[in-house]
Amino acid sequence: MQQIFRSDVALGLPLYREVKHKLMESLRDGEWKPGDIIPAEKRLCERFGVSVGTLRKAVDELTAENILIRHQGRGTFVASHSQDRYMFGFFHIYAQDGRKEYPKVEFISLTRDKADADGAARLGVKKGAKLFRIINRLSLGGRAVIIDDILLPEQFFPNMTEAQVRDRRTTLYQLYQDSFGIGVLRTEERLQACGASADIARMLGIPEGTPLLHIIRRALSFRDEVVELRHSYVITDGHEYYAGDDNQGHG
Amino acid sequence: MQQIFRSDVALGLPLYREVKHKLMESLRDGEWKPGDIIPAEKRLCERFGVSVGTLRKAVDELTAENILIRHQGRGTFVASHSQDRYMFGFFHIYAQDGRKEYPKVEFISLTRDKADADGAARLGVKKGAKLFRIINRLSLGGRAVIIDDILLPEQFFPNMTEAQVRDRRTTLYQLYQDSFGIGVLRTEERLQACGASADIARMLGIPEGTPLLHIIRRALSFRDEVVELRHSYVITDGHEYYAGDDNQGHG
DNA sequence: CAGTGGTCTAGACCACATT
DNA sequence: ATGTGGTCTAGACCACTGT
Repeated sequence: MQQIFRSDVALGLPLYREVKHKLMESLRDGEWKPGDIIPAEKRLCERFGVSVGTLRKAVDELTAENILIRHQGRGTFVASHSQDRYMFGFFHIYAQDGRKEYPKVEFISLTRDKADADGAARLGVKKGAKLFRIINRLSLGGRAVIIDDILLPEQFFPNMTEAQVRDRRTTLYQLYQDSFGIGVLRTEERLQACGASADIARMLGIPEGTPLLHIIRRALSFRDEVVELRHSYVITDGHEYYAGDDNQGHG
Repeated sequence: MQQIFRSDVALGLPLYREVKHKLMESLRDGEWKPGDIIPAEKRLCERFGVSVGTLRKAVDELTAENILIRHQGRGTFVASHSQDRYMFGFFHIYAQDGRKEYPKVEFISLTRDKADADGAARLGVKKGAKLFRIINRLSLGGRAVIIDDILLPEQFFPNMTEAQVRDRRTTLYQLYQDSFGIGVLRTEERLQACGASADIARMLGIPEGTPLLHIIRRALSFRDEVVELRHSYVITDGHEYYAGDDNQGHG
C-alpha cells in the first residue's frame, strides 16, 4: 500500500521527486562523497519507504544529470571529477577533422584580483569582492590555441596557493573537489566572437585583432553557487566548438 | 507473461528498445504525421504485446528526444515544427541581457548552386551535386545581426521556388515539413570565429574583417540524412550564443 | 555463489482534459 | 462520465560483477 503521510517538503510533488530531493540532500551534506558507492537500491527503498520503481525513477534522473553513475553488477556511485569526465562533459573543443585530444596545460599565473562590475554580476558576488585569478595557456597538437582566464571567489578557495595550482597533475575541477570540497556539478557557456587583445595576442603568438572564439563559462556547485567564471579565448582556424548531445558524438 | 518470440530485429536489445524502434518506423513511414495524435498507451500495449511500463519507457525516450510530446489527459502527439519549437530547440542566440526575441527574417536570395568539397563532405553528397542556396538576413532589436547562408540538396526539395521561400509566413523548418515532407529531427552545431568577408560585411553594414561568430549547423532527418547545411554569421557585440540544457534556461 | 543494477509485468489509483 | 497520460506498487527474472 502506498504510504499516506508524506514529508512536509511534499507540496504536490511526485514521490520520486521527493526521493530525488532527499538523495540530493545526502549528497550535498556529504553523507556520500564523490567516488563513493551509495547503498544498494533495495536498501534505499527500505530507507525511503518506496518501491523499486519509484526509487529507480529518482536515480534515473540523477544519472541523467551526471550526478550519479550506475554500474550494473557493481553499484551506484557518486560522480567524481577526472580527466575523462572533464573531456566528456566540459571540454567542447575538437580539431576540425573531428579528433579530440586532451590539451597540454601551461600555467601562466595566479594572482589576487577584485571583481569588476561584469565579473561580479556573473559570479553573483559584490563588486570589489576578492578573487583569485588563474591564467593558463592550452595547446592542442603542439600548438598554443587557447587562453583560459579564470576567476574564483576567494571565499570558496581559502588559502589557495600558486604551488597547488601550478604543480597539480589533475584537472582544475579535481583540485577544487579534492582540496576545497567544491563539487562542480554543471556549467553553462555563452559564446561570442572577439578580436584578440594585445595580451591575448602576445600569449598566443598571433596578431592583435585576430578573430577568436570567446567562451564565457560559469561553473555551478550543488547549491547552485557560481564557483568559477572562466573566459576562454580560442583560435579556431584549426579547431571548433561542438554543441550537440553528449550522447550523439561528434560524427 | 512475457512473450517468448521476439522480432528478428532483436539482437539482445531490451524489449522497450524494440518498441521504440517500431514506433520510429511508424513515424518514418508516415503512419503518424507531425501534429497527429498517436494511439493511446493501452492500444499500443496491445499492439506490441508489452506492458504499460515497457511501452512508457520507449515513449519516455522519444519524448526526451523531442520526437513525441505528451499531454496529460489529451494524448501523445508527433512533434511538429512551429515558431515556438524553433525558438526552443534550434535558435540559440540571446541578447546579452538574457532576453530572447524572434528574429525578423529578410529574404535575400534563392539560387542554384553546386556542392564544393567542404559542402559535399558536410552534406554527405558528391562534390558538384545540385543544391539550392538561400541567403537570409536576420534582425534582432531592429538591427541586422545575422546572415544565414543555407544549402539544401536539390533531391530533397524538388521544384522549390523563390516564391515558396520568400513569401512564407513560417519558419523554414515548417516549410520543409509542410511542402516537402522533410522532418528536421535534430541538429548539430559547430562554432568558430571568423572575420567578416566582403560580402557578409556589406550585408551586415559592418567593416570587413569584423570578428563574427560562425555557426555551422547540420539538420538531420528521421533517416539521419543531412537535409540542410546552414552557415550563420553573427555579430556578437550585443548578442551571444547560449550552450546549456534546454531545461535549465538562460538565467 | 551472493549481491548488484537492468528489465518486465499486471494492475491499481491519481490528475487532467474533453464530452 | 469517459478516456488520457502520470505515478506507484510488489514481485519476478535476467545480466553482470566480484568473491
